[in-house]
Amino acid sequence: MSRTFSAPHLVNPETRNRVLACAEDLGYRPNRAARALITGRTHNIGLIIADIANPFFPPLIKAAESQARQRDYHIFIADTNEDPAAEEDLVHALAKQVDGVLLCSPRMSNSLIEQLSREVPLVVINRQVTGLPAVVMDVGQGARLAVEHLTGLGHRELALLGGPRGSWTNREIRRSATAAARTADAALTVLGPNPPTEGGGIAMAEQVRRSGATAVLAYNDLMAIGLIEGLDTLGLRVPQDVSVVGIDDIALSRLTRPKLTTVATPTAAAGRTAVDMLLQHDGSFFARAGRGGGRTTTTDDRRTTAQVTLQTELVIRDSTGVGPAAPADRPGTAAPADRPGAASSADPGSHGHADPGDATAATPEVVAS
Amino acid sequence: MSRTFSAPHLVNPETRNRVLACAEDLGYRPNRAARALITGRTHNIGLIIADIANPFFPPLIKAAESQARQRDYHIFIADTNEDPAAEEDLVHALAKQVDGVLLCSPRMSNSLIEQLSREVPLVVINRQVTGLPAVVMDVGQGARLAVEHLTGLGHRELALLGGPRGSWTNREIRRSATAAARTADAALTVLGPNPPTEGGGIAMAEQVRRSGATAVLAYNDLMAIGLIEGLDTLGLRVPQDVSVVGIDDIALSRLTRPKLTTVATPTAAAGRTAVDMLLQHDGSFFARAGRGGGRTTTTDDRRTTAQVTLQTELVIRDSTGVGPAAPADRPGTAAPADRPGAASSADPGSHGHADPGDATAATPEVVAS
DNA sequence: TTGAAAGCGCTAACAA
DNA sequence: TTGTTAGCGCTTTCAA
Repeated sequence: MSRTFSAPHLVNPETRNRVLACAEDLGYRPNRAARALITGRTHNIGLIIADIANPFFPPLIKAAESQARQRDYHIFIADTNEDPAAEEDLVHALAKQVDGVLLCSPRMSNSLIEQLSREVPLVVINRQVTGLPAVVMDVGQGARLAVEHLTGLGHRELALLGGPRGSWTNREIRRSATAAARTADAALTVLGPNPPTEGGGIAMAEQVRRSGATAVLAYNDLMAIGLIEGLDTLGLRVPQDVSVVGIDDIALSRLTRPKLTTVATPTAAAGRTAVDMLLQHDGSFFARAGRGGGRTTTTDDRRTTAQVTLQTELVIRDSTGVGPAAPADRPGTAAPADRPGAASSADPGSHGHADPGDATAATPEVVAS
Repeated sequence: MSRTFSAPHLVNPETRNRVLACAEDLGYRPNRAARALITGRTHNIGLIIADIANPFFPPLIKAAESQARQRDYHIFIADTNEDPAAEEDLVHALAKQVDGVLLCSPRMSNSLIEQLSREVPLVVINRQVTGLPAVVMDVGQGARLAVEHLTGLGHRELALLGGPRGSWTNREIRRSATAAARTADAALTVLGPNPPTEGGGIAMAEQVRRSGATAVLAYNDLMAIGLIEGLDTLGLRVPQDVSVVGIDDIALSRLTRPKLTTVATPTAAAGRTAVDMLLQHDGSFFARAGRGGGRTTTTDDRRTTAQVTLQTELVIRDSTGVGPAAPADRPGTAAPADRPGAASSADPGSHGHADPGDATAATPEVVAS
């Protein structure tokens, strides 16, 4: 009696118990795929990721999986290797097996995404596509905080280590960093595009030196760490000679020497939120006709395609120090212990905070001498 | 005409083309779930992971996904948060939706795993269960190489930072390290069990110091990195005062200062191999009756339950240096540049190698002065 | 070589 | 409240 599972309240408690007991005995478990065939709801979600091995993604994947399972959904994962063609194939291949797809793929064109969204409900992560639900992290705000932190420390010559061409995130960072530098009356040189990897950072060390910048904001932590390594090879010390700020706050950032000052993006929250948005939409707007007339994806035009923006935070660690134009009442020798922490009132614009998740760290994140 | 897709050779080329053209027009794609209902093969694989965010796993996940997709399979991913109960639930929940499950879960009991394997084909990773296909990395061999490397450098007092209780990997490492230390006539103190995290390493720094060991092998890189951090806080320098070796060679290991000497485990190869083993078994031994008599999992007793062991390698970087009993013809001051690299003939037992995957690194992995 | 029909495990609609 | 039936999209068998 299938009703015991699908509509338990409509069944006589006694009958239900008998069925349940029997099912227990036989080890019976409903076949979700068969159920999906008629209900049109698979209870599966697709998660398409540009590069699983990029340390930025695992926390997002973990959070999405956890949230999905809590709502009785399973996650299909797929890695596109940053290849847009693979992304499209994947969406097609998964379409019939999932109730929706979370798309974390910077490379695909907006128009293609819109087209795919007619085949299967989509939530895009870290980019914005008109008419589609999206969850983005406010890297623009983060970049602004980073620039304000650096100019507040007395840096006047900044560089931005750009990420890959065509990345939504990269555009946001660039736009916002440029604006913030202008406001603070500092110069900002944009270097790039670059591959968003450690190697990309290492390779740019020489150009950073030539640019004359005393402070650098990198597209992500991996590049920042690579840059620090490259600068080290050139004999430039961080933060004494050059300050470096990353973006993402991957786990790695607090394990390098010096510990990286970086813009923390809430990746876990993004994963959870994306799942919630998908399921919310799936429940109301994208419901499929279970029977009669085949599979109809009702893409209601009045749907509220919420675009959630998650806040970012500046985490100040050890890779940033005072610059040449530091206020006179501070020591000019950019020794790490001398630099003002963002938590001090002297630097109101930075919104910095000691990293709360680092209870085991041996040294405090923000050193206010 | 479904035959066009399932048995193209049995169909008139002209008809086939007409069907194909039509399908193209309509954007038709076969529904794999419906197909699975009758064929009994879902073309899905479950991948159950203890902790996705642990940097050890993403390369494995990525490789497994890539290999699976190449063979036209999709991957369900699930994170158990190191919780054995979750592992069992997950296997049950996924059983009907997959053709097999890759189990990367150190916590479950052997008997439970055997029981679950009657419900769905299983391949276990990094442990051995009699009668079940498994792919393990030879951490025993790796631990031996590490101990030989350390004793070759003149260390006589070693410590082993153990991992979690009940871990198969942990037992292997312990067994092998103990044997290797005995052979080399060195003392080895086992400290633990510990959580396999950075925090676990930090917390043990004090005990390591008290143990008097001049060289430490850690259960994994995360712990090794934590230990280095903890030792640093205590004023002990690595490798000058204490040598530290990790296990896994996670990406992070070459980005810390000092770069970590570690036992590289072939995680990507493990992911690929596990998929191959599952599909091989699935094709021959675990084929399900498609029709008549319901779903019968033919668990042939004569099945070849191959247990593949993948070799590990010692990667010598900067966290190991000469110890107190170093041969007289070498400088006794354990400055990094002075220590003999494994590549030198003076240290035949270590099998060390310069890391091949690190083409962009600014400094060579093995410094032979 | 092709069409027709049965049925995989399940749910939804309709009767009883 | 429960039994019965049709049919989700597909493959497989059997006839034509």
